[in-house]
Amino acid sequence: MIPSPKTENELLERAYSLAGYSLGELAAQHGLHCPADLRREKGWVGMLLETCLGATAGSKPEQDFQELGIELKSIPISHLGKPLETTFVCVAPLTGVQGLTWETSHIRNKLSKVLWIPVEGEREIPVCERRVGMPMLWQANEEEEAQLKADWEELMEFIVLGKVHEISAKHGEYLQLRPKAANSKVKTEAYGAKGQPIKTLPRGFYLRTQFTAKLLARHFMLPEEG
DNA sequence: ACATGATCATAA
DNA sequence: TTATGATCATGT
Repeated sequence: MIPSPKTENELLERAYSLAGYSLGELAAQHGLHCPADLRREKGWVGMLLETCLGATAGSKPEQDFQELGIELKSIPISHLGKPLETTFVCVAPLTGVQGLTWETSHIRNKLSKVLWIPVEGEREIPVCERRVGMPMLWQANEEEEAQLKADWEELMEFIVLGKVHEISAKHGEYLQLRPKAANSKVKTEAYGAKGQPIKTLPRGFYLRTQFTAKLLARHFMLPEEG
């Protein structure tokens, strides 16, 4: 077991040391089996990187490195360095949202500082051969913070008004709300339009690929279109 | 081609 | 049941 990093620099150095290795090599270093595909182990890459970096595995609703105030996220990228998938951030609160603000929200805490680790994600590359890229420690700049806050407020308004059923993934420019459950039959508590308790599909906040693409471009000086 | 809605594994 | 880790796979 890798001990948890005590400082930000220790975490960063460890993260940088992973760049260039394949997932198969990293898995072998930790005695882990590399799956042929991710259909039945969608979180495998993320879990592997947690192991490599000494994150305390678990399902606590906290940042991965709480003492450092840093959240770890793997991000699958194309050969051009663009994100191939949206990024799940956290489950959306559907009850007890009175008085909740962006500043005090769970999602903002998670996104306050993120260590992004790009990983080759093209499906034609066998999982074991996919390589880890250079990590990026990110904090939202003013513009990004404002964009996320605006989207969050738009989405939360549906929840507060009991209009969860009117939300679709099409809302929100950079942050979207989508199902987050084992399957579409799962139900959780929420509010109806008249304030009455209802049961609905659990939702999660996701960062659109357009947003994460901008982050990567800003950091790695990749060309942006438009 | 790509985003949306659906889904998979696991721990507490 | 809720949280964590996400990607799959179909419809548009």
